[in-house]
Amino acid sequence: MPPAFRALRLRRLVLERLMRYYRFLSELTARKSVVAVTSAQIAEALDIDPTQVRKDFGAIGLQGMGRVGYDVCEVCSAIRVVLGFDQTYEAVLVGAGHLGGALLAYPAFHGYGLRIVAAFDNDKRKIGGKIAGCPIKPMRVMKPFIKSHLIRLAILTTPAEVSQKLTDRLLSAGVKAIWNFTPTWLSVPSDVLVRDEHISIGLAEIAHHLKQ
Amino acid sequence: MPPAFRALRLRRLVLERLMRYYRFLSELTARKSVVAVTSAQIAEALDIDPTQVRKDFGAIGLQGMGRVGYDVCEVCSAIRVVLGFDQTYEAVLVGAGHLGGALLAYPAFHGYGLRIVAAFDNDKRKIGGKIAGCPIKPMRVMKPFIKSHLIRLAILTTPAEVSQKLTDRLLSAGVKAIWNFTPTWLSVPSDVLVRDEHISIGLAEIAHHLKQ
DNA sequence: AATATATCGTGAATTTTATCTCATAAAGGC
DNA sequence: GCCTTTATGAGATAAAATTCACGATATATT
Repeated sequence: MPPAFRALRLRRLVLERLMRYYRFLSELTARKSVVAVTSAQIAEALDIDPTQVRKDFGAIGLQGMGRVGYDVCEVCSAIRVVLGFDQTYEAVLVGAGHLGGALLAYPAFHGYGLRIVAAFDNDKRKIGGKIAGCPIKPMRVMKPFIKSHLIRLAILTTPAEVSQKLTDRLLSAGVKAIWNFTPTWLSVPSDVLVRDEHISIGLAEIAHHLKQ
Repeated sequence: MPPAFRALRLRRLVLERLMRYYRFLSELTARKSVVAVTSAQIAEALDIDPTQVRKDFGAIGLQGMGRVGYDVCEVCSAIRVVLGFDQTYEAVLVGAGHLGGALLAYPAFHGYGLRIVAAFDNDKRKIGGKIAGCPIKPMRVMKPFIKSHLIRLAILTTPAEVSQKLTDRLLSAGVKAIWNFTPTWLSVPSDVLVRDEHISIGLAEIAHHLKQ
């Protein structure tokens, strides 16, 4: 495994935990007006070791107070900044099928700064229409659209057969991150991030468990 | 983190890699009639260390041949058995929204032994109809259906607010594994597996990368 | 048949990740 | 104001996962 990928994996576990802290604390503040939270409370709720929580918080520069814990708002905003949720990311979606439609309709994305501004598909019946308020455009205008709007993120929800071909087109248009929902391993330059969301991988764990 | 969860995490990484090997080798055989494959070839294609591949294969009892590599068919069928793809799992889907519909229409599941036999929803317009050939039934018949069909796996694609409540109902009906697509941490007994598929966690990695 | 070569298999070493322990500090009670 | 309680923070420790190194083995070549 090359160093770049190793460094990524290292960081990924932290990022994933940060996301869990963030969701938990957001819920917490939404319900009751909690000001402070301890690492033990978070650990208990998320089934994580308390030390781990403190280490993660320390890693993003958070400081707690003895006997009180951490300021909830402070933690939330620190995570928002570290994860980049304080900024807005315009993205395009490639492949407006069932899964694509589901993602377009996913309401939580707005809270994380993600805005899907256009979707591309080859299906003539979809082109010109909208899904969840997002316009569906023909594939052939994808590249100029991405270039003119300076889009850096693409969400890939096409059939697996065409995903590498479309990835190459996305790269040539200047995309710097691909959220890959197709069951394929994409080849990209090292400065481009591919986040794989292969749902069938989850099946491995499930099937194995059910088999006993 | 309790021992059970720790042991799970340990195993999970192996299971996920096994799934990747399986997909890669399936593709390989589909295209050209390759008989043998070396750990180095797999490692190269999947960006994994060759030793890791050999270790994983060894762990599931596979033996390679010096200078030749591994028999592709043998590897595939060993993985199928270990992951339980040689058996059929009947599952129910709870929450026939956008994401639920996307999963119902996902064709690859059949190849992994997963059969979604029914979906449950509260929307009267959907009840009685079908999505991708799967009948949509009212929530209130969920528990008796699961009990009478001895369903052990439920796929959860509901709004987050109701996911724990529905989980409790699923558990009382006898479900032993939950594939959780809702952005919630579910509380379940230790003999029940929850596989979380929180897509928003992927956003953390992406947003962080785009932020530079 | 002997040699060269490519690959597996495995135990050791390394790196990464998670947990334990305890000194330190802050808040609340007396 | 002093003592007790409770939580952080950091270094030590343990566990897990990955990579290295090398012997064993099977195939191809001469």
